[in-house]
Amino acid sequence: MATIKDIAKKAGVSITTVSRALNDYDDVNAVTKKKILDIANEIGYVPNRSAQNLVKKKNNTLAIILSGLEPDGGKDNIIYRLLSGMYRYAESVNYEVVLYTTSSAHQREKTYVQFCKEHNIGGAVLNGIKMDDPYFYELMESNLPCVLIDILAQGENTSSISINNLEASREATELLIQHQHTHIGMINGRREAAVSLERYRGYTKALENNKIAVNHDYIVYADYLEDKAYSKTMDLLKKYPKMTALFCASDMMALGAMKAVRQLNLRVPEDISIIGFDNIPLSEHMTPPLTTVDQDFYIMGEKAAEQLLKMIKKEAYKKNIILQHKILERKSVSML
Amino acid sequence: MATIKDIAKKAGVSITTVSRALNDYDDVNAVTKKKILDIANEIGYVPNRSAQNLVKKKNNTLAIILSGLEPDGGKDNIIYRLLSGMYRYAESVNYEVVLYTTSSAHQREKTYVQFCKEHNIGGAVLNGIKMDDPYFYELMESNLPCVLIDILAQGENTSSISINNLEASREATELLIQHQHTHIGMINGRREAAVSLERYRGYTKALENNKIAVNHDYIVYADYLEDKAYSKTMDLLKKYPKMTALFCASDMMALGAMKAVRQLNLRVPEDISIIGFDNIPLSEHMTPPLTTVDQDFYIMGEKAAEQLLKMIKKEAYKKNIILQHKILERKSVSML
DNA sequence: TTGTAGGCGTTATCAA
DNA sequence: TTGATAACGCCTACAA
Repeated sequence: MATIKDIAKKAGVSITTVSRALNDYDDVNAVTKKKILDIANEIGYVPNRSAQNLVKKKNNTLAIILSGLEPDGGKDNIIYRLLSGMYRYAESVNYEVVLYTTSSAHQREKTYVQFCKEHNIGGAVLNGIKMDDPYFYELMESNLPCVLIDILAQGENTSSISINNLEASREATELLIQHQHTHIGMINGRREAAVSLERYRGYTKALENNKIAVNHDYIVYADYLEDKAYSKTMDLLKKYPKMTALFCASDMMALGAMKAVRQLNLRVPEDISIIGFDNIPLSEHMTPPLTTVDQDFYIMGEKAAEQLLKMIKKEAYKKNIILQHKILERKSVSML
Repeated sequence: MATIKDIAKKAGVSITTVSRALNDYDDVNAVTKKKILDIANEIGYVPNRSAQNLVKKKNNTLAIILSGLEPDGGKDNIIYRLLSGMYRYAESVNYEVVLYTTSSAHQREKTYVQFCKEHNIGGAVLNGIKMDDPYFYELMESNLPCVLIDILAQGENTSSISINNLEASREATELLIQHQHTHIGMINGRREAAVSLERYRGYTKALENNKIAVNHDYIVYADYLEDKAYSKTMDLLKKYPKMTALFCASDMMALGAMKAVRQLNLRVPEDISIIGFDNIPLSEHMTPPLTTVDQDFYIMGEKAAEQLLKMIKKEAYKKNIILQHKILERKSVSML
């Protein structure tokens, strides 16, 4: 592996000069510089990042921290889109992105903070982390710049990005109501998730706005899991035959719900109307195509990275970024 | 940021002893060790990876190199599954994974090799890289351990992993033939891709085995793109009304093909039978559910990482790993 | 069982 | 415009 020392020797100059030339300082003789650059090129010199990081304190790296990378996960394509948005922005400002994830299988002994500190990471984007994760708190305390996706920022060096989940859910539920539904169930996500609460609030708000009594037995939690949504929907529909519509807090759960409806020999949307959340690639291919709330995770990833960079550079930044959402009407909701 | 120096001072020992204690050497007094560990814990010591990497030469990091991370991509979930498989294995042996990608937008000036060398990366898994990529050649030459997905290994320090694409394609085509189809079109992927050639061969082999003449006008290339498959299928079906079946080299292309069939007021499978390739999450939700060739990218990712580790550790390894595939019969193929 | 000292590849400070 | 030299944080002979 070639080093600046090798270049120095070959060029007959000191390593200092080589370093300066390589870093494009202006206090190097143009001829010397060219010579050095040529040699570097010739012997295939590549700077050693570890050495650079050791002496400079930062290393132009962003982290994306995920709650897990499950073998059967990813069907919603959310992580992919988040990731590509982040990469896209990071690349444009010459930053790199590393991905860190805690597995549910091996309980990792290492915390997020440890990972970030070990690697001199400037800041992190967090997705899918539970607020009751013990490591989460530590991260918040660490004053490492963090952008939280779908959790409102609280700590010092944190900010957040999401759509207006309450509003979006209100609109979704409202759509059902506009179609004359009054017995509307909600398949919510993980009880502990901040978004779940927001979406619950939007749901109840819509009902209240329309003078429909909120029935808490109509609300179930399926942890954003397709299978769980399937079984919970089965229970719900069997128990409350009056129910004619379902608001699902994710498209993956809507998929499970649809399956349950079919299993019960009912039809979507003729018997049961369903509206989902996220607009995942799958949703337009469901039978029938799913009416849902669209949110753009690519842009979310991009903005998150942009935001993170502002925080790292101590520039002014908005504490909470709210992105646009939109209701996408397809075929899974019909008039009662 | 606390360093071993801080610990040493606090413990009243030399940094050497601290280093030894931290690295769990056995030539440290148990009492001393405990004291050091306690202090380290107390002041929240985290080792500096850059410093470690600088002195040790390797750094327990694997790279996964992708051809790109497109905003509208990822729908096939392949990268996600590859990634999670790799992470899963890497984690079990205490390795980290970094993701590197060349964007099509900004033409990155940095090569894969540069990236890997800069970061002291032990080895890389490559996916979706074109063989005519100029950087690809450089990587092969670099004698950095590489595992290629879906490209047969050629160089010194490279190996490959894939299913038997020829066989899988032959079986897929054979299935069509078993259903009495004789006018079978093929929607192939990128002309330059190694897999495309393999799949082409499997297709022709099946035809030949059954004494059906290969008609080269029946074969089109759609670069694994849904939209392109759509328009190519339109052309194909309009031009050759005798065609009754289509073998698509990816499920995403099958999706485009299905759309074209529908657009022409034909039905799948009554008028046109379709078989895909990959078994992406979407395929079972298509209308009708897609008959396809299943390959498990999670396992592929896992095996790739395992393989890479063997190469890095100079252990014996198989040059080409062939994984199992299987034909998944759903509803998109019917008897003529 | 412990400490001293040298070095990993760079950058940065100072002096020449 | 250049060159010594001292860091950066850690590991590892070698010596004690």
